[in-house]
Amino acid sequence: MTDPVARLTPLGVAVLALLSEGDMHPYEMIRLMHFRRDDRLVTITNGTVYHTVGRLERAGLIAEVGVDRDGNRPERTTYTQTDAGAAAVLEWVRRELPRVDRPAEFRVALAEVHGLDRDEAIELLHVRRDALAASLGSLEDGQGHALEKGVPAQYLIEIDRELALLRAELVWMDAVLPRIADPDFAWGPTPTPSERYLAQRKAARQ
Amino acid sequence: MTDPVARLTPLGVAVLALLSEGDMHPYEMIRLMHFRRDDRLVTITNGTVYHTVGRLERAGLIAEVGVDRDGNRPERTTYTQTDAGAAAVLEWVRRELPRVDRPAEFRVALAEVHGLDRDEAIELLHVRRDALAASLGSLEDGQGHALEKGVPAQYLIEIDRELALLRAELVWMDAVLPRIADPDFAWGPTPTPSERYLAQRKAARQ
DNA sequence: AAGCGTATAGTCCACGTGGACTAATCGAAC
DNA sequence: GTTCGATTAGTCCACGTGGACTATACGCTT
Repeated sequence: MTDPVARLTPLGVAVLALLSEGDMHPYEMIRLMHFRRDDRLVTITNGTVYHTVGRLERAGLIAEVGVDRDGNRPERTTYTQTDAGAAAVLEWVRRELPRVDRPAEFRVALAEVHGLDRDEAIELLHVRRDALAASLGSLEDGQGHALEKGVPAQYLIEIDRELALLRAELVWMDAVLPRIADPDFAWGPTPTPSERYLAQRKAARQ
Repeated sequence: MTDPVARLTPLGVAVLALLSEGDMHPYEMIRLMHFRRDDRLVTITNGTVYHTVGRLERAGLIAEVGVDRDGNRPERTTYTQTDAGAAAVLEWVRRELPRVDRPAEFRVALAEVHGLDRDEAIELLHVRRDALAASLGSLEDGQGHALEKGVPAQYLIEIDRELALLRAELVWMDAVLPRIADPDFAWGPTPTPSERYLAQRKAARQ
């Protein structure tokens, strides 16, 4: 019931993801998330971020590491990610990645999919791909029935758009799954700069 | 500040839209919305629907028309749409239709676009089309900068999907706008069954 | 006729959201 | 040198959400 993973919000996952890159205080998270345009994925306001940080701490997913002070500025509480926090993000991604309802959650999960093993990511995305195909089918059925019943087309514009976007997403998935599966597609921990340099040279030769 | 249109939620709009088809009690709205799969667009639970109906009434957008009782079942309060309610839906659609942030609101607005004049709908959708193109451009820039800086592709999967969906939506818009503008595309109040019959014969001849 | 599941109709409440607000400090212009 | 705006850092609260819960009635089985 009080499973901490189930209670994670998209913003909570984003905060945990930030802290996996290093300790930080809430205000710095807000600036960094805005700089990275994370507000594409979650709405970032002071209210929610501070509140979310408080919840994550009470859940034991992050912990205070000290109150520091810069000049005469207000003191800032810095947080760090706990082992439970790191595990919770991965578990949350595993839960949300295959789902086709909850598009907002899926986008955040996809943005954090790099934390999973390549094989696991592919498998979960494949489940989602099939679920997408199924919901496309049922939406097509719904459109067909509506047209048969003589529902005027002006009432079906939103369904038409939904069909177009579903088909586009299927096309994208069928393109991206083989791409990820390709061993040439980088996966795993971020390469060091020198590894990145070698990878670039390799890519340039081809 | 306390503009009733600004305070409308997607579910509120959906409720108002239902009431434009006839008076109804909340429980019937819930059943009808589930039957029509309106839960694709808004989450429908008892809690939110009853609460939303209460808010709409306090805002003067709907009004009680009587408490009726069916057999020995609990009594039901039936609501009707006020003129202010009908106007509020249209105003809300005008506000949300051109926006590219808030995808959930846009879907509901698109589902109710049939209430607007054809020309107005086209104009608002055109504004959105251009805004979509602009945000596609800036996302492409963001992707370009990330690739230049050597960010590994595994971290850019979500952006890749977003680009694919944005492009698909632009394609859809560029197809649907001329379609709507075509005088052969039905618009305005729902045709009567006989008009619908004539339209079907006309369509069949072509 | 007793039991049981489902449909009907609605209430209640814990919680997350996000906008408004506070307050101090720094830099720049006048 | 003081006024003004922007930045830093965080608090507060009204409100909407959605899941849990209540209670009666209907229909079906045993």
